[in-house]
Amino acid sequence: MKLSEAKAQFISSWGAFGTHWGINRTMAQIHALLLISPDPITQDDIMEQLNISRGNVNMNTRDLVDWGLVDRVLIPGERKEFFSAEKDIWKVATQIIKERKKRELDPMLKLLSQLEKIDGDKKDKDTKQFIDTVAAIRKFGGQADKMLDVMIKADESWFLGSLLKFFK
Amino acid sequence: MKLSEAKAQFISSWGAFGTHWGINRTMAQIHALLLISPDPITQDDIMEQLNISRGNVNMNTRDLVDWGLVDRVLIPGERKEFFSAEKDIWKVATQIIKERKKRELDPMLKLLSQLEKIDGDKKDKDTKQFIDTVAAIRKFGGQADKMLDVMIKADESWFLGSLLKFFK
DNA sequence: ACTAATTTTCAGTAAATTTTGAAAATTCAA
DNA sequence: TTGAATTTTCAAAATTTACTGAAAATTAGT
Repeated sequence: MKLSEAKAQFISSWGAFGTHWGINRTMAQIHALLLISPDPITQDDIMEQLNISRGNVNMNTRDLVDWGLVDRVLIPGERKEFFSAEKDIWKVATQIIKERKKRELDPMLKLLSQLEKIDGDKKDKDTKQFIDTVAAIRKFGGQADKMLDVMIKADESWFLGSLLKFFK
Repeated sequence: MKLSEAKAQFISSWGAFGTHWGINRTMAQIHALLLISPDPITQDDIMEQLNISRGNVNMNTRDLVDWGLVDRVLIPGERKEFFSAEKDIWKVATQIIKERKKRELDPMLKLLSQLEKIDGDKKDKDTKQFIDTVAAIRKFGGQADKMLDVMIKADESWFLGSLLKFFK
């Protein structure tokens, strides 16, 4: 397989993969392109490589920067703005976990703890099932939350090394 | 807050939550409804409670069954078919992890290992960056894969208990 | 301060996904 | 075996989400 072919394949698959994880296809493709680019590239480079509009590139690069996955880079002597992706995959994963936790898990846990406080007779079957379910999900979510906090703070080799050894 | 209000809130939020995880809104809502239903319910019950069409209920319950999150239940003396959700949240999470691993992670790892085999000069900057990136992602994915296997096999209390103690 | 290069915005359009509903298929009791 | 009850299918419609492109805003060199 040739490099150009493999690149296309990688970008396309990474895009499809992204859609299963709540990330839009184009954003994931831009991220993939940046991951395999040894040097920072411009909006125009991205437009050209992925055949998408300037507006689209602009919006999605902005999102990638907001997610902390991509940096704007200023190159001395260049008028244009360049983009560069964090290449350390552990940092990428950590950053994604951190953001999703903040954007999704934390608000969900907050909501669940409110829903537990409904007024109603616990002897009523429906009420009981509701409270039990919400409590169980909240408890589980709380544990996941703690676990993710540890992961976010942990150093790569220490964390994976220890975890794998622990479970061997 | 009243039970009916809390139920509506829970179903709606669970649906919104689902969309961030590549699950469609209705499927997640049906799942939520089943989670808080103490007894199995029918297609018609779901149609009525969520105000959606028969076809929609049918397709999404089928998907939920495929995902292993919901069971078809036969109630003696009843003509209609009933649905019931697995209520143990740990089992739900495990099942989701298992399915997503199978549907997404495993194929991605397979693809990555093929992409590493491109022919080209490793001294070329682009080629080197491509190979390095793909290799790093594959390595990371492989570790995640192993970790998830352990989680899937692990017993709830043992796993979470041990893990949390370990990281305390 | 002017102006050319570049980036950003966003209304309109296009594409993708989800939902409907009615017809077809299936099931099962009599 | 019939037919009423129930489930399934799927083409078309509705909805949601993503993309374009040109105008507006911003930036930076002279």
